[in-house]
Amino acid sequence: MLSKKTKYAIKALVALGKNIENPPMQIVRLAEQEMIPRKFLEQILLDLRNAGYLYSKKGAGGGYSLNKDAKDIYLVDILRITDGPIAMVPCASLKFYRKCDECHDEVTCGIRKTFIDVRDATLKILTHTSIADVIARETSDPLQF
Amino acid sequence: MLSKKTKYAIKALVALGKNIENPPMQIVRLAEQEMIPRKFLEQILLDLRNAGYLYSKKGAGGGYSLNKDAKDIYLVDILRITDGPIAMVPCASLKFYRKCDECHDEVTCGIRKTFIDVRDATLKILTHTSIADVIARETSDPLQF
DNA sequence: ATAAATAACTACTACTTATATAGACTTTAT
DNA sequence: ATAAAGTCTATATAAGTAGTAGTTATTTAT
Repeated sequence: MLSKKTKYAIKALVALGKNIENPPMQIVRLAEQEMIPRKFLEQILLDLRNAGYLYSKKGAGGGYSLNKDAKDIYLVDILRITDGPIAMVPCASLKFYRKCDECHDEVTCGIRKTFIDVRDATLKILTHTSIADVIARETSDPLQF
Repeated sequence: MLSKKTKYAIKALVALGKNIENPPMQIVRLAEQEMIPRKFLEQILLDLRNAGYLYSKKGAGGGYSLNKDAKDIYLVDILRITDGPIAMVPCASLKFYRKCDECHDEVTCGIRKTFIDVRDATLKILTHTSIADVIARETSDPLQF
């Protein structure tokens, strides 16, 4: 399951992606608008910023805005920042590989291949879905899906 | 990430699936052989039994064995018993549907469709991978994969 | 009939991770 | 100088996962 952190991150990015008129947007405003606990959101935005997805400005008139075009921010990248691995077992993870505790011999592990396939199928979707896509789906006629 | 419970469940089913010579197999033996905490395994086996996947017999000479052919026990079913939903968001779950806390309008939710796609891609694999497949992969030449 | 072997069931404890909060510090605009 | 923001680190709380304990029920062997 996606953590709340990830859901909040996506919501924040979507809100910032829509906020094209008058950036930057302050944490407090964003928190209120999206109903996210303020201090929790603060940490999440910081992570996204440190990963290069957000631009921030301190001081009066400061706030947050996207540091990339919404169409160049993919869900997979966000998930990896906030939740870590995409794979369901550490030994099948591309970016967060770890040996499974329970596994004595990875070479003959009967489930690894399956979960690598699951990971790849998941990646295929998440690497092609951007914040812009999410925004498009929010605002467009739901019947088209 | 898969829980240990799920990994232990798969290991137990695989072990029982291989144990065709002299069933039934006792919890204690299974726990030792697979290095699973005995009392924890006990609970897991009980769940699998109550879900119809295992047959059990009490008393001397009793123990556990598969209640179905290993080729008819699919990973997806095991995951659902031990970990619950396959989907990454509750609102995209087929068998454990729940409204997302953070979601105010599911119809215009921008991520739901994506995570339904992810779920379907995952299901496609997990509904076609059986305990028999896992056993086959364990014992066969790893290079074929 | 009794004892021994085994699973069934329930309750509880410990540990870990996720979620949320607090407060002091830094930068910028006016 | 002051106020308005973000930055950073530490801590508290809640929830979930993993594991343990003990008691009961059933079956088999003698």
